[in-house]
Amino acid sequence: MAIPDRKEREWASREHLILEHADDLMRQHGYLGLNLDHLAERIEYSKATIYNHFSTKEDLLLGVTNLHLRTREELFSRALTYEGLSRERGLALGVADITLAHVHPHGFPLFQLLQNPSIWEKTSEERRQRFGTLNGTCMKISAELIRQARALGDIPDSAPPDAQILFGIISLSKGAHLLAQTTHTPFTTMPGFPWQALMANYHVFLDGVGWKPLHADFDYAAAETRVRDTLFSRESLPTTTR
Amino acid sequence: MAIPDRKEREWASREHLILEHADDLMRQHGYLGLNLDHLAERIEYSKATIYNHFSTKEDLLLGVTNLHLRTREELFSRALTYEGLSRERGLALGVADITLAHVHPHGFPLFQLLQNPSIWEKTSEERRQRFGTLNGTCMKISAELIRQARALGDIPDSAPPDAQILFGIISLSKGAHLLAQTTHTPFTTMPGFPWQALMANYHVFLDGVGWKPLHADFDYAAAETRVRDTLFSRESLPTTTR
DNA sequence: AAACTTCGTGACTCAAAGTCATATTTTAGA
DNA sequence: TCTAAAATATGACTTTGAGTCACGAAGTTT
Repeated sequence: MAIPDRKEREWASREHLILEHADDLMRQHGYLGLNLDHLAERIEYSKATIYNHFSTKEDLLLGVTNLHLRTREELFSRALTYEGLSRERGLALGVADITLAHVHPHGFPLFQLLQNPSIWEKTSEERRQRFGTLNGTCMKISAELIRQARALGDIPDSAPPDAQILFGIISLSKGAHLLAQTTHTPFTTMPGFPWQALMANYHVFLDGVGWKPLHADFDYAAAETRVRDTLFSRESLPTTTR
Repeated sequence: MAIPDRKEREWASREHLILEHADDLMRQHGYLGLNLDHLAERIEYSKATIYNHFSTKEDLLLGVTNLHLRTREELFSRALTYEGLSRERGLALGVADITLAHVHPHGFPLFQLLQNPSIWEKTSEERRQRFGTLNGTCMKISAELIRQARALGDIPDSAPPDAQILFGIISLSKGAHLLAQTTHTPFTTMPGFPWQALMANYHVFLDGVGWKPLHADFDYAAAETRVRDTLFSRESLPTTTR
């Protein structure tokens, strides 16, 4: 029996090589500007080799996005471990999301393209599965926090169902990312656009939910600074509180 | 002097013909599935004629989106005329948005593709202007309502700035549309997904803002029914209140 | 060392966006 | 009514880039 392990590692590392360079090229030229001939040249393998790993260009896009999702999962997990009030942990998740937007600003446009049915269709089942798992984990982390808060009595019984609260928070986030990406919104001149405003809107929404302590009863600006220092000091930290 | 008017009308009507058929084809196959050779065949003009009207395929996409924005503008204007409390008019705007999602469910994916920088870049300056105007009008209608509510004292002075409130509402809407479009979210099984949940979240957010009367103090379900009957009975009306 | 499997690749095909010189129609002037 | 000029429709073309495949090299098994 041979050493199939080494082969497997070589395969994985080549796939990683492709993904890293594809990511880098898309950062510069966007998905539509990514040329597979150029990518092949850059990684010093032929285009056909790329197609040994990925069924279509769209599948490659999904591969890159899954890489980003791994990072997201990592940051989200870290946020959930934050010691403090339940709503502070919610804040930490928000900070994680915004931090990611700074580390990989090109990540959202790619993610967003994937949502388009005609692109999604062309991806491989295998990688869709992986996407579902990774994305599901991130969702579950957030859902878990809401469950905790409810159990602790920080979210009143009169509040909407957990799923709807989660839906609202994710909507606020995705919507802000969408608007952040466009250069032609009236919002670009708004002070605090987009991340400080998003943070503020998280608080408006959570106050609406009744998640205690309410914004007026707690120094969340200080809490946010502490979260950044404690959890995300390694990642370059944008300040949204000023 | 000849009749340049007729020529102009012919030109406009041909442009409309192109846009209508492009819209129809994209409804069926999406933007990426739209083939300009097929479109040319269908309208019984050559492809080059299409390029007399639109500089690129992306420009054509923007043309179709502008058509949809006209409808949006129309419905939003109608919503703003609604007689009632300021927050009821806000509700009417929300209903308008959701109604549009039912009339043109394919509109958002197209809009969303346009947000991608590498697509936006390839559109013509002329049509970008038009987009800015149309989109700006819709924004201004919403902004105007918030201003009114503030003036009436329905929004407390302690609430966040108008622009931030608007940003929050738009974020909620865009985010929900984004999630509504994907078949692979955990949310698809949530009761009331997506429009009823969006409506509920509008109320959570507006309660957070402090926009009176609060959800607990008013029968907004009844108000919503009345809005639908009064303003949007012509458009096929989805029920979100049940 | 022969048979067999795995994997990389150059050279191809194919689809579709975009261009342009030419033909055709329309308008303006006499 | 005829002619010159302007506008515009189009068939045939170019170009770009995604995706395929037969073949050969390298490695594995018996």
